[in-house]
Parts: sequence; C-alpha cells; structure tokens
Amino acid sequence: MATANIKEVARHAGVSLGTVSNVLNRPDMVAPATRQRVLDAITTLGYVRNDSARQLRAGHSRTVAIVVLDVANPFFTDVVRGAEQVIEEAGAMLVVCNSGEDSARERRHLELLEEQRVRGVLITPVDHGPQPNLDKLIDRGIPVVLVDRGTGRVNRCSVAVDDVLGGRLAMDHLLDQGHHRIAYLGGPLSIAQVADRHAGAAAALEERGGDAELRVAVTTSLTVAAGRRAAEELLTLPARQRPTAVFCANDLIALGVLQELTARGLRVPADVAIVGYDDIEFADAAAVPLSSVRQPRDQLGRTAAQMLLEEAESRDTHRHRHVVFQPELVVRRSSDQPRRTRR
Amino acid sequence: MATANIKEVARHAGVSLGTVSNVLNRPDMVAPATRQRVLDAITTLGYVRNDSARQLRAGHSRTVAIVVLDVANPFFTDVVRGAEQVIEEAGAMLVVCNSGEDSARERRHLELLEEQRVRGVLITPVDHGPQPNLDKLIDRGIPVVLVDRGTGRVNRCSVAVDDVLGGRLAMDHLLDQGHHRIAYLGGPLSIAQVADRHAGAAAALEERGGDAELRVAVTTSLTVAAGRRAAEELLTLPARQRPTAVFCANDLIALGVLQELTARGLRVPADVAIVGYDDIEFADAAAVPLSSVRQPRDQLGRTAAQMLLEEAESRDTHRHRHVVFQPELVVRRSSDQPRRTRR
DNA sequence: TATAGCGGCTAAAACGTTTCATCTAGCCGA
DNA sequence: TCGGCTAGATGAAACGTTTTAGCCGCTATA
Repeated sequence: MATANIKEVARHAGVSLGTVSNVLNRPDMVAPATRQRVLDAITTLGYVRNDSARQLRAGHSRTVAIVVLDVANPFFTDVVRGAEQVIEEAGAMLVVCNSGEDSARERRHLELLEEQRVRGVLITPVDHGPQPNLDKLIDRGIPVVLVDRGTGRVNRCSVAVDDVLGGRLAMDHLLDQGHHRIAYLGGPLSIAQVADRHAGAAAALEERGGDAELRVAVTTSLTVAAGRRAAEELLTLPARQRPTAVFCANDLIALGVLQELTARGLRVPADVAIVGYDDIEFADAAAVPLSSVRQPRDQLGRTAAQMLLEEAESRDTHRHRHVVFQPELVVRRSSDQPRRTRR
Repeated sequence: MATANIKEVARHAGVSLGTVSNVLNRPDMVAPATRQRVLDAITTLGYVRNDSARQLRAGHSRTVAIVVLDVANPFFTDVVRGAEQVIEEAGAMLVVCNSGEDSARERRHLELLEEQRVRGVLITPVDHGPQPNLDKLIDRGIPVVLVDRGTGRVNRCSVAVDDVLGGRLAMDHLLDQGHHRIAYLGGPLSIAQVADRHAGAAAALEERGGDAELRVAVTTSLTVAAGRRAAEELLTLPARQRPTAVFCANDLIALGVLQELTARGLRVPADVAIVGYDDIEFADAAAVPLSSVRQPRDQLGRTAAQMLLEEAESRDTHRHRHVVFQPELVVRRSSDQPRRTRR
C-alpha cells in the first residue's frame, strides 16, 4: 500500500492542499471544525509526513550528526547520551556515526552528511592537523563543533576537558597525602591526553617545591596488560626507591597496576596508592575501589549540542566559543590513606 | 553561499540537466568528453548532491536505522559495529538510535524514522508483548529485523543467540571438571536471558544424571555489587556444603564474586571455580582471567543487517528467517582446574 | 537507397512538501 | 448601501532530483 500523501488527505477532507499543510504546521490558523476534519482524514488514511519533501522545501534537515572515534568507547557513549538529550528536546534527531579512527571512513561520513544537508555536526576528528573536510562543511554553512579536540580554531566552536588540570588534581591529592616518591604511568606520549595529564602532574609538583620526585614510565598502550607490565617494572626497584604512589594516565592501566601489585602481595593503598583517570564504571567496582579523575562527559555532549543548535538558529549573530570543562577528582579507597611522613 | 544545484552544473557544462544526472548515476552512458566537462563543472562549482531531492524522487532513503536499548552497553555497541560494516559496504548509512529502554522514546524514534522513509529498521524492542509500532512499519513496507528478542514472529526476520545452549555449555564444562556442588547466580529471573541461561544449566545437569546439585541464588541485579553480595551469602555456608563452582548470569556478577572470594582468602579456581557470561572486555583482564560464555555479537549485527538489506532488495520474494546463533565457551584460568573427585 | 538500430543527448513530468499571493464571505462602521 | 477589514481557505510556484519518452545523426544491413 503506497503511503497516502497530503493531496489525498486534502481530497478526503474536502479541503485544499494548503489547508492540510496548515493543520500540520500552524494548527491555530485553521478553523476548529476544518481542522478536525483534516485530522480525521489523516488518521483514517494513516498519513505520515514525508520528511524528504519537507527537507527539500526547507533546504536543510532536522537531524544533527555526531561523528565519534569509536562507538564502543565509554567516553563517547556518554558524550552521545548527553548530546542526544539536548537534541531530542529540541525536536531534532541525533544520528551517530562511527569513524573508527579511520580518516577515510570519516571523510565518507562527512560527505554523506553533507549530501543530507544535516543541521550540524559534532565531531572528534581523526586527524589533528588541518581539516579541509570540516572547513568545507563550514563553508557550506553547516555548523561544526569540535569535541575534545584542538580547541582554539577560529571558525568553529569547541568543547574539551582540561587534562592538564586533571593531572594537577591527581598530583596535588597525592602530595597532600604525604607521598614523596610518585610515578606517572601512561603512553604513548604522542596522545595529547597522555602528555597533558603528565604536564599537569609535573607542574603541580614543580609548584609545590619540596623534595618529592616524579618518575615517568611510558607504556606502549593504555590497557590493563600494559598496566601490569608497568607495575612489574616498578617492583624490580629496591623497596626504598619504589614509588609509594602511582598516577595512571587512564583507569585501565590503573586496574592493571592494582592487580599486579596485589598479586605480588603489596597492599593498596597501604604500600602503594593508586589514582587513575576517566572514572570508568569499573573504577568503583574494582577489588580496591579506584580513585580517579572524572571528566564531565555527558555535559561535554550536552554543551556541544547546545552550542551547535544555537549556531544553527542564528548563524549571523553567532560568535564561536571554546568551552573547557574542569575535571574532578573522585577519591576512593585506592589512595585514601595519608602517609606517615617518614624520612 | 547557496549550494549549487544540478541545473547550474548543466548550464556551466553546456549540457542538459538529464545528462548531469546520467554522469552521476550511470557514468558510462555518457560520452567521455561530455562526462569530463560535467565532472569539471561539478568540481569548480563545488556541487554536492541533494539527498532530500534524491530520496523524494526515489520514494525511500538509503539509510538503515538500528534502535538499541542502550548505546553504552557493550553488547549493543558490538552489534552496531557489525551491522555498520555490512551497511556501509552496501553503500548505505547506518543511523544509531537509542531508546534507553523507554518505550515512549522508542515510539518517537520509530515515528521519525517512518517519516524519513528509512530503508529498514534493526531493533531490540523495549517491550516484549505485541508491537503495534513495528507492525505499522511493516505494513508501510519498511522491513524490520528483531535483534536478540522474540524470535518466531511471523511477519519479520530475527536474530538471536541461544541462551539455553550457553547455560548448557557452562554447566557441561563445570561437570567435566569434576564439580558436584554448583551454584547459579543471577537475577531477576524476569529477564529472559537470566531465565534461559539457568534453564540450560539445569537441563544439562538433569541430562548428565549423577548426584551433582545446582543451587540457585537469585540476585536483584546484574552488577558487580550484586555478585559480591551473592558471594558473601555463599560464604556463610559451612565449607562442606559450599559450592565448588559458580556459574554467573553475566560477567559483572562473576567479577564481583571473584573479588569477594579472593578478598576472603579463597583461591580461584582451586577453592571455587567461576564461569561468567558475555565475555566482556574485562573478563580477560580480571585478576584471575575469567572463563565466560561468548556471544557472537558483531556477527549478530552483521547477519541482521544482511537479512534487512536482502528483504529491502526483494520484498516480494523474501521469506522471513529466524537465525539463532550459538554461543561459545571461552575457558580461562578461573575455571581451568580439574577437581579431584573426593567424596 | 531505404530502413532499422544505436549511441548520445534533451525536454518534461513527477516525487510531496511549504509558502505566498489571492480570493471569498461575512461583518462593521460610515 | 458601500467600502474596508478580517478570518479562513485556495491554487500555484518552488525546492532539486531521477526517469522516461523521444529526438537527432550516424552506421550497418538488406
């Protein structure tokens, strides 16, 4: 059964085509009796609006896209949930595209989205350099908001979380607890987040002066296994040189460290304190609940979506903004034990 | 700058409008020289196809939707990745919608998707009962494939994984290892998966005869915390009645059990063996790597997508199918130790 | 030499909306 | 009685494609 169109509805209700459209879009412009007749016709015919035609007329669609690096990554899933909320409240629709860290796929997605004349694009781009694809979108008048990447570009909005501050928070906490020998575990340093978190930690240490030292162990990846290996390394040190606290670039590494240390008979936090990063769901559920730096992920998504909608509404008066959120340290058992200052 | 349309391209290239369309859609129908002229015009004008117009003409879009219960759930993210792969290979686009287990949102999504005349819908419906929304879609000629839900409806395809078999596999394994006192932990039983996995385990036990016994402990949720509580309960039993193996309805529970047992000084698997379900990423990374029943999640997505595309291609000749996949037991350390039969 | 066939192209119709300029009928005030 | 006004409804144009019927000029065939 071919779907009924607006013309059939009009005929069925004995009105003109324009009237049906008015019922749909500006219901109070049409007399109640007529309106009811039209609505009846709509239900009896099972009429459903044709969005293509609507979009064609309008010149743009009512969907917003978000292009993420990995749909399965909890960071992005939370961002998506936040964005979704805002977009849906605005009566629009959010479509999620997955670039899978593949710039060819990213480009393909952007092309399709452009063909669809989407209202705007939230994106964490695969590449860090110049982004001709995104510039093209913007030239076409499609607003783009960068998520967690390269704040500061002049022709688009962005949202991000301050990783340097995150590093600071973790380090300040460990220093407050009285630790003097501290390690930073994470890598590769080519990942901006890893480098920033380290920079923050180092800066905090610097500022506090004192005699505390920060040992850096670069891992090859941000996985549980890498964390275990790093912990093994630490254990080769003589006890008196061994760090009494480790700050990990993410929670997976931290969990690996936790596992390896307890397996080798060390107590957390009594012998070694641990602070992770990301506050993933498992941080709280670990054998020893893990202290971690939490990023306001869904707020990231919400804000990005709001900025996008705002730009889409008022392109001319819009001024691009770059919002940086502050992370927050969640202290749990893994680092919650002040260290007797013995020296 | 308003986007150029096909007519401008035609004028610019000195050909008719239809020729441009042919260059776009059936390039080899047009003489090489002309084709090149058109292509040049396209690039110099920065022409981008307008998908709305295309869809309007075609009567349907080239996008397929997947509606999941939770974008952040690893099960669904893997299904999405599988589906994505197939859909993209077919030159279409997959949009991910999140119902968040809220049937109102689900309905809203389906309405929008219907307005968009999507090519088809993959969905794990929120409600188990009759599904008038889906029936409506199908009446309209939009193919629907059920994912991991209510196989056997006659007017749509479905894919699922055999949870009963999964329960069997786990139980057979534990019996093979020589266990006689076994516990099943999970709940609430109102969740079909939880009930099915138990049913499978019970059936396996039944068939094997023997004197082994299965103790069932119903938990209130499928979380790490629930697993810990369940383990605590088990520990109140006198050692001689305590199960020597537990099969958990999912990995979160299993991880909770593992944590609690080791915290209380029991060894896994020597004192108690554990088998989980789902084979989440953390199963392999746990303190004691966790045996688990793995579901072919991305294959679920791939197959569902294939069935959908097939149905969309040939609606008339299409026969609905219900594919049930078999799960697979991944044995790791947590259950990898035959038990000396001492009785 | 007439004709059929064919490659290459054109012109026009159609898809289903929204919008906008008009039209009509009814009412009020002059 | 007439002109002006308004609420309500109309009809046509426009959005940008794809598709289809048909045209033109050429070559191969009878």
